[in-house]
Amino acid sequence: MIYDSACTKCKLHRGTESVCDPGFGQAQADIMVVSKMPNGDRYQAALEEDLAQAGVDLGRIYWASALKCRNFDANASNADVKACKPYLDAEIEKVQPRYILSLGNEALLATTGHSGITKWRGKPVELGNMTIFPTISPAAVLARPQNRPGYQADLKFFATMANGQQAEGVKVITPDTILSNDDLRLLKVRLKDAKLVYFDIETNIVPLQEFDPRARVISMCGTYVSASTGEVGGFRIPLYHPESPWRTQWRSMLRHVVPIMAKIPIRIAHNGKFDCRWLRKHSGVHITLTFDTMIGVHLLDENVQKGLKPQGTMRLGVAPWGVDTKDLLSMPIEEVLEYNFLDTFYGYLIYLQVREELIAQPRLLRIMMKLLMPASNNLTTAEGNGVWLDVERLAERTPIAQAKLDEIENKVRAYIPDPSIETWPTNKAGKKVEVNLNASIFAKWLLFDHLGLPVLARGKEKPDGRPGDPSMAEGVLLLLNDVPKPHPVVQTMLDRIEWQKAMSSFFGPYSGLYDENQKVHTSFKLTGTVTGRLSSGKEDASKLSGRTSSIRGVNLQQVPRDPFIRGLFGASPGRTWIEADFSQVELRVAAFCAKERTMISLYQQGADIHMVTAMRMTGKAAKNITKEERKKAKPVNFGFLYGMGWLKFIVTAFNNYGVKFSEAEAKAYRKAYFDLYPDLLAWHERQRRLVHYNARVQSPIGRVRHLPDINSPDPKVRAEAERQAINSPVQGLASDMALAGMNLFVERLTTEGLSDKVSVLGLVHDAINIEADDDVAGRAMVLLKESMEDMDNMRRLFGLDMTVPIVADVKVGRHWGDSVELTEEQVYDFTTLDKMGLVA
DNA sequence: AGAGGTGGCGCG
DNA sequence: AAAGCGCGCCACCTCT
Repeated sequence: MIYDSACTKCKLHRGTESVCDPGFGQAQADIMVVSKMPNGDRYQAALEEDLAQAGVDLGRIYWASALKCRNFDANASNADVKACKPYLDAEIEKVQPRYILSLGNEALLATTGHSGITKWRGKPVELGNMTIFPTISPAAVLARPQNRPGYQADLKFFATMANGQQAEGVKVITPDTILSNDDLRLLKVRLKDAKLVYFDIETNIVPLQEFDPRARVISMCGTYVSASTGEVGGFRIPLYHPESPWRTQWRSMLRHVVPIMAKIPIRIAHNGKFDCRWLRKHSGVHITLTFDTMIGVHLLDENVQKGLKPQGTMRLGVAPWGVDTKDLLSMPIEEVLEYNFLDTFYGYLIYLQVREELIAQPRLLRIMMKLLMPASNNLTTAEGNGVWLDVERLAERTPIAQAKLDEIENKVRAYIPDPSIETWPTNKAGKKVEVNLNASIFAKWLLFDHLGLPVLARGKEKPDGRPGDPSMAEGVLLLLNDVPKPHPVVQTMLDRIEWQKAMSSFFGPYSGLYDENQKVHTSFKLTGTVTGRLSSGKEDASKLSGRTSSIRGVNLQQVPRDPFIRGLFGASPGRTWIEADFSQVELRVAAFCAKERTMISLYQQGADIHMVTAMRMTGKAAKNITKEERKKAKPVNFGFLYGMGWLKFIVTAFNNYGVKFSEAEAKAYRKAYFDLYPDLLAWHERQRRLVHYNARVQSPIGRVRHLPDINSPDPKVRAEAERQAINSPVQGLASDMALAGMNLFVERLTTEGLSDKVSVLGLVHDAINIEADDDVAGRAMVLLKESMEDMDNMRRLFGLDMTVPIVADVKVGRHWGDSVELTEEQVYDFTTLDKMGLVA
């Protein structure tokens, strides 16, 4: 007897009649499906339909669950899952399944011992004779329809695996392995004849990426198509691997092969920016890509998992290959090469599919070929060049920041009692906790227990229903300070936040991130956001095999505006820093999308909408509005524009202005905003209708945001999708305009022969940073401004008829943080930089 | 010790 | 009735 209807091993038996429900199905099933709890009838029927549709034979299934008690009131913890596990183990022992489908985090934990379904989904786990395949739970799909495509793809893959089918139409070719000079000669002949190559490299993992002195390329593989015969071939080159014949000559090998690859007409990779950067650094040749499968996949559906392996399983039905590559150098070379080659061969097959799908959607294809591929190539160069870090300033300023932090912390220490005090907080183990002024158990005890400050906000409620911990966020501290006689510790803690953040997030990391040329490098992702914006940070872990914790890289899009920190970055010696920001670009694009007559006319007159809002917020005349007040108008404009309600407006107004609005006043203010810009509400309504009808929206140039959550049963989830439908086309177009501006700028540099004298450093959403040799900086800033403002370019590329003027403001200087904004006249005046003393 | 989840905050 | 959007990183806590 493996079940016990009197079981009391965990809390779930309380409050339910349904204790320890047995599983059911074929006694000798070779497939077991494990849900979180015993399924209800409707849920079971839906699941069966999903599985049948994916091709799973229902007659082969035994249905089981991680938790045997059907109890929706109790929030199951991992401990509950563990307590219930013996029942499931007994079922597995009895049924002896060959394949287990684990649905959701609880089932994942019960069957594999792992936690984190988003990480483990789609990855088969071998356990003895069984293969356990985790995916998300049908409940998660129901709540968020966005999850459905991935869920269906997982089920399909599971069916393929359980049915023992070879993936249809996938027959891996036999590649050539390059082990001798004769092999190399033959490879060169073949590559010179190729019309297409899909390539991939494996590298060791080093903190500074390709610039680290320890950086090595371990192998390079490719799949190519012969121009003369049309046949598909493959090559595998072992490089810096202990078993490789080219171990000591790996760079020289690259210098033989990469220049030939760079001349093949069609050059493809998956997230190829990475490969191109490494190859550029170590062979000296920059391969410009003509297609990138990761970008293509993302453009077709921004919600899908875009790694090569998930794509391989979803699109090709092949099993994930080469998992667990912790240390490629100690793996047998054959395994490394097989894995590396499969990346290129499957990648090539994915390319064929993605290409067809894009051809069927010409607007997306155009964005891909005319915007994103050039951008990818330009960003490859930017990432490789890096941004100069003023190491001298860093050395000066780090101790200043640290001293400031120490000074503040000493002030707080005056309020800390002797640790012998009875109430001193303890951890779970009963040990007294250390003094820690971050948002820790200790700090919360100090403020809210020991010093008796009122708890104004709490974090999320605990899983077991206990209230969340007191919040000591900045906003809460501000409220605590907003009383007649605030406790002095509050202001001190407020001062501390800024310096703590500065030390931990900026001064600390920067000191270990620069290469021998004082350059810091980021990795921009063209596929990092759902709207089309770039994300910036460290290299994607999936590109590197090994200890991901040592991957490093700076996020250039979150450097504080404070010149004390932003001023750590600058133009490299002999060069000038130039930054051009689109002025209020999202508001302009929104005015364009909404056809908002008042906004458009304001912009055509050269007005400033943030200023208009600031005047209304403060009741002052334009000439009396301070820079700070104008800055504070931004969140109000963006908030209302994208659907902020009156409640959040009250919070925003208080945090930014210290102005308290009543509910009625806030509602009236919001109404006044939409009365001023009457076309906005109609536009909101239009976007809502569109997304309800299509479950997707498009930007004016055709970039798509899929919003399947619009069909969620949860009204909050639906409302979220509606707001995203309003925001996405705006954010997406603004971002694509910045990419187009960068591309055009780089083209013009080439035309004017300035490529070696000017470098793009990166994008910060609506800003482009460059550095230019001092003698051409004046020309560079004009070119940059003109390229960004060139809406004829957008018309040529995408047929866009931008009816709102687009303006880019230019700043120049030696450093990022202390560059000075120029007037339009100054930008076009060739004596400006001379007058500013910026010409050497 | 490492991983996941959450809160908080940097940027646009 | 009520509702900003988009990111990445750090620190902490909990759990294994």
